[in-house]
Amino acid sequence: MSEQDLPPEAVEEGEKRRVGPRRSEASTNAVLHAAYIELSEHGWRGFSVDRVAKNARASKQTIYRWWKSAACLSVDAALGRLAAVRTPVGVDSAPADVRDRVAALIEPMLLAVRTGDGAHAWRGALLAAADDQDAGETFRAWFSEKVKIPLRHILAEQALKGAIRRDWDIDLATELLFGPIWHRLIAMRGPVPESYSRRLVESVLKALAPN
Amino acid sequence: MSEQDLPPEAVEEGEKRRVGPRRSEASTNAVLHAAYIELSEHGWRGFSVDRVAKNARASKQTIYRWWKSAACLSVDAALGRLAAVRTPVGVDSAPADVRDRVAALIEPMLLAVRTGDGAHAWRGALLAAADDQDAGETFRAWFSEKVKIPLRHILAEQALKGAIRRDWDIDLATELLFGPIWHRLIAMRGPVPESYSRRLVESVLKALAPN
Amino acid sequence: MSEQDLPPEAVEEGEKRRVGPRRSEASTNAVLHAAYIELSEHGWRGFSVDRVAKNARASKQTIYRWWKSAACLSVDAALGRLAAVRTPVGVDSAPADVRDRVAALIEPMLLAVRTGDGAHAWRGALLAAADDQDAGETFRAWFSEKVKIPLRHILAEQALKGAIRRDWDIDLATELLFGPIWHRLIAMRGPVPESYSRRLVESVLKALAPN
Amino acid sequence: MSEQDLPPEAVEEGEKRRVGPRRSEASTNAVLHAAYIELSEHGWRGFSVDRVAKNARASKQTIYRWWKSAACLSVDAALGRLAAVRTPVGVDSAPADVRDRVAALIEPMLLAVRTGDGAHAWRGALLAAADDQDAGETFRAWFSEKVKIPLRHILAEQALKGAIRRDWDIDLATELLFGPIWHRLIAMRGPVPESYSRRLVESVLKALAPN
DNA sequence: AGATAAACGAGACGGTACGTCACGTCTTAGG
DNA sequence: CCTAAGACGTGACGTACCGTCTCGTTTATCT
Repeated sequence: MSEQDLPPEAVEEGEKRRVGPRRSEASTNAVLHAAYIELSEHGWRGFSVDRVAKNARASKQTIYRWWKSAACLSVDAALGRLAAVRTPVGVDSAPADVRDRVAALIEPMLLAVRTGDGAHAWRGALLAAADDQDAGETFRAWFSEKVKIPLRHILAEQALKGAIRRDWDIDLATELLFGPIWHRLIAMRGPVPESYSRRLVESVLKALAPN
Repeated sequence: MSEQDLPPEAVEEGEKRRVGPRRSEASTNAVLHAAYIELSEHGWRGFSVDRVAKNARASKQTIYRWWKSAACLSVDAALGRLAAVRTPVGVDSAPADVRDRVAALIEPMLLAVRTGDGAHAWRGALLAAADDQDAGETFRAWFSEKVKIPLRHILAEQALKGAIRRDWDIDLATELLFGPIWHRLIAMRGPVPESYSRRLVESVLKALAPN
Repeated sequence: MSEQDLPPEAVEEGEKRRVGPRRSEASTNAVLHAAYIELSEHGWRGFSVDRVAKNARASKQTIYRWWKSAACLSVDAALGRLAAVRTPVGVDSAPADVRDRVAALIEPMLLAVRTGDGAHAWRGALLAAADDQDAGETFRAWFSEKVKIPLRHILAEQALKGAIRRDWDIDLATELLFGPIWHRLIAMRGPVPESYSRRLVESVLKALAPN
Repeated sequence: MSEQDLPPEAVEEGEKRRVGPRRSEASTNAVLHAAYIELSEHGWRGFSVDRVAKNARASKQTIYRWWKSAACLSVDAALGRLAAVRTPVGVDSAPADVRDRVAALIEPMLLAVRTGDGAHAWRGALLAAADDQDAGETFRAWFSEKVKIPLRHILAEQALKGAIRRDWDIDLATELLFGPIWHRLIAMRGPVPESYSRRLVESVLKALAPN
């Protein structure tokens, strides 16, 4: 529950007790931080593992030992930043307004994107996830766990109450909720104002309303 | 009116009559075609101008002479494919159903994406547009002309008739309409069935309905 | 006799009367001048026909029409400069001292090399002549006519007078006379002082002396 | 004492113990060999680092890591060939005839030039040394060590014995000795017969004789 | 005077090579 | 056995030149 999400490679359960030193936490953090900076400064296509290694004072060997590819590293670096700002309030038990509960699903990312170079870095990471098979799966796993499943719970509950149409589709719902963010952020390079979250959630819920 | 959109460089009106050879149309087409194939086979990060040049039997100098960067070439290559399937019926004068008129804005891309390697190629081109400043502007210019402005006309008309809420926002509207496609296509790598268009348009119009 | 040496292409005798404009003298001169500058600024390996064309405001076509290669152009450009400073006094009839007559064979080049960027330009031209078959023949033809044959006359005369050994060898003689210049100029990049000519000639004549 | 001359980079004394792999000897040799072949086949202006890399199965990066430029590589490749044929007998202590001792200074190069494609390769290397600042210095350093200094010893000794003039000049002497070779080899592209060495040395010594 | 033809400037073209950067793998020495 | 350092073969980058070609203009001679 309080287990670290990243790096997931470090917690492979079948791992028999090994001799010698374990994975260096300092090195891992330095690499992730350098990768985040690299993404925000050079974008996805300009992302250089050499540069990350140099800036993190790590060897390339170390990077390739723990991450499958530059894309996986990029996604890890960005998702790691979300851990801090995640879900200040319990998602699945709170009796709060449905609007707030849905908004809580997108808020962490919107927040991350508004801080510092977040927009550039996140754009890079999402491009990496789109461009690369493995990184895409990491991203989709995260997305499923943190967005899709919680949203399904919320919507199922609302459907029972008759607040949304009975033939609701979780795919279309997530697309309506998340797609616009991506479009604005990635393609249009536009700002994401504070009010955006509220209006977006309202629109999505309306689209899903009965009749 | 029936003027070609690409290459835009060829129709600069201010260009005084030049001496010497003109831009080779054969070469241009070969490069665009090879770039499209390259995108679909190697994605955006794996896109190699060397390979495009070799496959198009063109020189790299020729490519860089007419396109600012690999990203610009990628976007051109993908957008060029849309020209063929565009707007079989007049968009702004047809008295057709509003659903059909909105659907006509997204259909060309959905169609392009469903044919052959379209999904891979388009994914690459959109990543290029997101990754690169110049390519992004080309894409956004196309998007504005072909999607945003027509949609604005349609929605303004609907607003007058009271069919959509009075405080409609063109940005949110385009995001709701286009974002989900992108999300499904690019991030989720999912298929885009025939029925998708209808359900998406319906949802968007519902989200924009009054009250 | 007073016929121009350059461009030799212009005086092909078999040329039947042609229609249209003749070779442009202005263009020829501009190209030769630009080539000379180019050699002195970029050396032989850095010699660029494109740059010569641009600086001479000539088209590359024009250059390739009149010169077989960059090397031939380089040699022409350097040899052309010698025409001006050549042999103010008749070589083969003057009753002057033999030392002066031999010195007169090397003086023009030494002079050319001491003026302005002459050393750099000449180095380039000689490298071109050494590197390229055709340019080498042009150079060797010039060398034979301007140095070897006159030297042979002088030495034959001296041999008759008993001033040099009877089994003198024109090849060794030219090599002893010209090689040191080249060595100093090209390989050692050293200066060629005023006194050099006299000491060199003296040494060569001594090497050829009887016994 | 028996230390290798090339690569000089490998023996920098100030180099503190480094971590990581060392310079690959196999790669170095392959590159030098390929460069020698390249010179003999394409001359100096046609020298292609790409081709050398390909033929040596080495990367261009590796070449540029250890050599400053194509010219430096060329000079190294040619000089490396001399190491094998050098000075079978001690130069400065042998009581041999002065003619033989002087001849020994030029023999290695003459020998190298007569074997296989030696003439072409050496021509290329000498042009490289003439064309390029850095390569020229490498060549001149070699020349000074292997030719000029030994010659100075010999001549000083001869001067003491009164066999050559008292005001002998080491520069003029080396030029008289080496220049003719270069002239014949490089500029005239002529052969260098066995007897050449003897006649050349004799001429030079005669030029330096007293009176 | 008009037609013909050659030379010219400009510059696009398919190529080759440049020198640099990045990839992912491998080698060494140190902790 | 992990780590930093970094050399290695591979290959792409974006630029510069190569020598050929295609334009449209200008100039000289021949009908």
